[in-house]
Amino acid sequence: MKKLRCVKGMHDILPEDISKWHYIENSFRALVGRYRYEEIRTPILEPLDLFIRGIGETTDIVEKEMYAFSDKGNAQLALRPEGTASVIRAFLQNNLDSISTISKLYYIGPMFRRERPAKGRYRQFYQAGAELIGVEEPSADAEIIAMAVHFVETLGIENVTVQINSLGDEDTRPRYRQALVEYFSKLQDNLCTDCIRRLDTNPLRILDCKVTGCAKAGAEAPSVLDFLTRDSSQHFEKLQEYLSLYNISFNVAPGMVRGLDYYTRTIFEIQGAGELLGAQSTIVGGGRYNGLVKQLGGRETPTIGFAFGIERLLLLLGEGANHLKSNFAFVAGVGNGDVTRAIIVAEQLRRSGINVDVPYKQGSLRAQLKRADKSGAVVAIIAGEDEYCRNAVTLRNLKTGEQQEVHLDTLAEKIRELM
RNA sequence: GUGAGAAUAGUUCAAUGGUAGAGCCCCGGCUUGUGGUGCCGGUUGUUGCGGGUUCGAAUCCCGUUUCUCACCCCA
Repeated sequence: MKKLRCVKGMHDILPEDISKWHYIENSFRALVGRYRYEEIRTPILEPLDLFIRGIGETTDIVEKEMYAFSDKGNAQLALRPEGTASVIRAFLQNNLDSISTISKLYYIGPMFRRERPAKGRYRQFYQAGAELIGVEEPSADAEIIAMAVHFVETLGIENVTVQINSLGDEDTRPRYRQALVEYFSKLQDNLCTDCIRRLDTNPLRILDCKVTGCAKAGAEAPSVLDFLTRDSSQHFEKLQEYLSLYNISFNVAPGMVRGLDYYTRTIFEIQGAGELLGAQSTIVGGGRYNGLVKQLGGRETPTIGFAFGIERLLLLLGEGANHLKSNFAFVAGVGNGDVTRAIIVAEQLRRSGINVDVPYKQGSLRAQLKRADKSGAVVAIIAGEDEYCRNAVTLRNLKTGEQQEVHLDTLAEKIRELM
């Protein structure tokens, strides 16, 4: 029979890696908790329309990457490709604004995009993110960026850069886009074929192109910052002052663009360096989306947030986080009634809060100790016929090989000393 | 959606047109109540799948599937 495998672009997270996932998730929860953000969990399946309206009909995500389908009742559904739209939907549906004018929410969970898989990119991948809803002031932008930066720092990931930019208000983007098209159209001979196509599809991306001709042309291109309104410009200035307050170094990257339509004013990315990430460099992305709540049927509500990809963090994390496995003991039974005796002793220890493995099947003591050693147990308890008559077992330290006979009453205590 | 590379034992990899092999892992023994190191022995394959060339194909050719990486775009 053909071997079953999981769906393309999806992956299993195995026990040997899970401690890193816990480490990342726990660190994230602890960090955003300190800023008083609270967790929200939303369904993975949402009405298709939520993402079309929220993310934008012409974005790559909606146009060609969405897992969209109709169910047996003919409802149009989609697996969520990102977290923000769902959080805002839940915010509106549950009238969270009636509880407080400011909502601070975070989420962790799987997202789905039907792309061609590559290093650091999956069709089901995990994101964790935070949203600060209801604050217009640049202090909110700064807090969001600071949390993201501090989080990456907490994990011990180095060599990252913070890129920030402002896309201005709703009217800025079309005017700027127009200006870029006019500018690059005159220089078409210098552009690569990709960028000539981008002239139609996404002229902002030309600024990101690494081909020398394009980079040269891009250097003289008009800057989005010159198209900002006075308010947006001041907002951006103020943000940079706040970031200094948080002690965060950053680059202003006027060429940076983001893939979702809903962004206004501040956008930012944290990028990792080196080959660990493959062709991917963005590990955290975020920005402000003042129009989104209204777009989804609420009243105009300023909002800013970020999300990061857990798999990408994992690529940068290395082996650092794998020390979290908890120690455990192994009970071996010997002599008449060996397995039953092992189970009785094991169960007594578990009730005292110790993690214990048992051999399940009869075997020589040698075989049992071998198994104990391979499984990584720190101590072995030999529940032998002889010592059990004295209400005792043999406690063996598997690191040093030292062993002693211990009475059952003090066994748990002695084991704790060794673990 | 486009392009490139890969696919042989559970795993890592050999075998350059002539009998499919090794290390590791696993299991057993040396050691009947003492693991790790050592020694001895053992299990394991439609060479991804389908076709073609050939006396003969893991090897050459065509197709196909899957994986990986890159483009596009993004976390």
